[in-house]
Amino acid sequence: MYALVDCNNFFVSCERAFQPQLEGKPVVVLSNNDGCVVSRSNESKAMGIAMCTPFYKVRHLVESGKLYARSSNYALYGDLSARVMSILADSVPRIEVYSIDEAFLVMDGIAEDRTVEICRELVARIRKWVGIPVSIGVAKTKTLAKVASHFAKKYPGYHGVCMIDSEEKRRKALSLTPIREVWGIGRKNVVKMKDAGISTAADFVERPQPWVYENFMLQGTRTWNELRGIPCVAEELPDKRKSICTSRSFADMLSDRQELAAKIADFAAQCAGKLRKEKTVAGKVTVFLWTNRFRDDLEQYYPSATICLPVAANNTQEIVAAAMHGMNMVYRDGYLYKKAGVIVDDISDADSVQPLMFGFDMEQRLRQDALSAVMDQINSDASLAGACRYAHGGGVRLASQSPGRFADGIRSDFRSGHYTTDFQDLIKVR
DNA sequence: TCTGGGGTCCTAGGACCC
DNA sequence: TCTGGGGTCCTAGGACCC
Repeated sequence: MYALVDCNNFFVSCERAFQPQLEGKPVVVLSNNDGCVVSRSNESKAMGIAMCTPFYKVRHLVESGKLYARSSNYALYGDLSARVMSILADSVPRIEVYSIDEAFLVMDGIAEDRTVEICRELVARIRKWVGIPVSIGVAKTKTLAKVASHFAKKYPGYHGVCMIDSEEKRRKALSLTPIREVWGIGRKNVVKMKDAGISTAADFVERPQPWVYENFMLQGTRTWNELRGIPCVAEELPDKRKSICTSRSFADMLSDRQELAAKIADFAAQCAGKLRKEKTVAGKVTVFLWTNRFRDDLEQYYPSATICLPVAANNTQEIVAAAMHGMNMVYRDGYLYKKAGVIVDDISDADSVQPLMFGFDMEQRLRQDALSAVMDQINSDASLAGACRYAHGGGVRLASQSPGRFADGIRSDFRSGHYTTDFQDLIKVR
């Protein structure tokens, strides 16, 4: 059996954990740049605020005191997520962390008649120790566990845990589940399903397999099997990422080449840092620029350029240099850029790099790697990094990067404290 | 008019997820 | 005025090969 543990309204719950005055109130958490609503409390859902609503459409509710907004605070959410995951990991033989707020527990070796009881204990423990409410769905496949978790979340009678452990329950659950709520059925396929007369998960599983394959191919057939109780979704989730992306929207559109180049350098440096942290290297660096797609009155331009490195790297200098090259290839004067980013691809283990390449300057590579290592060391040392941060606003970095903090030029008007990771913020709470 | 057949590999783009 | 960010997987189709 799989148990899916899903944190309820996760970002909102994290904010509430340190601001109990938000309990019982309609709260939303906004995306980067305060752009959209990305997490809603039950109260704000009840007000009819949809996921991904642009913030400007509900700003008046915040200003009139009917809604509470917070800017996203990933340092806080990441830290609370790690605490939840560590409680889960200590409680069952194996867990697969699926996202910042979800994990699958593999319930091997746990008696089925004790499963619900064990899960209820977990719900209580996470609530008590971390302050985060969670729901748990249990079933034979991951897709059915997702279905079960929806019921656990929706109906208080389940006390946070719903288990689908019989044919009868499975059928009942599927007939009550709209097809759009099924894991793996997205917007496009919902339209196709509707056209084919399918509105619930039960309607879908009744269709013959050849028909499913013909219309929804491999992915659809997997979902179909999973809903019938036959596991098809891969067991192991890869532990290392295959691509890493750092991108941001800007509060104000940028047109200046130097300013944009400095942002690109920042994004590239972030990517390089993430690679080093995972002990991986990338063979490709992609730069992309976006104009403002919502401004019909402005010329649009969405270029991208990919640079292949001669030998995969993870030092800041090389990744930034490649990104600068890409930037120079695609940048055009006269456009107003709203968003930009850097993607590193073709990722492999750092210790598997093959340096024996004719004409490649290995000495230089070693010097650059050493420099990045020293920069990481300085930036992670509390006292040194503190001194740099206060002196310059963002630690040690390349001269091509922006002079200020990474987040400069990105809107975040409602940010709460970094309660669990910043001592000063913790003091404020106390 | 007619102009092979069969493979593999790579990439871009689409769909989906949270 | 104001509209997020970061991933994965699959597929079609092009390039290339013999």
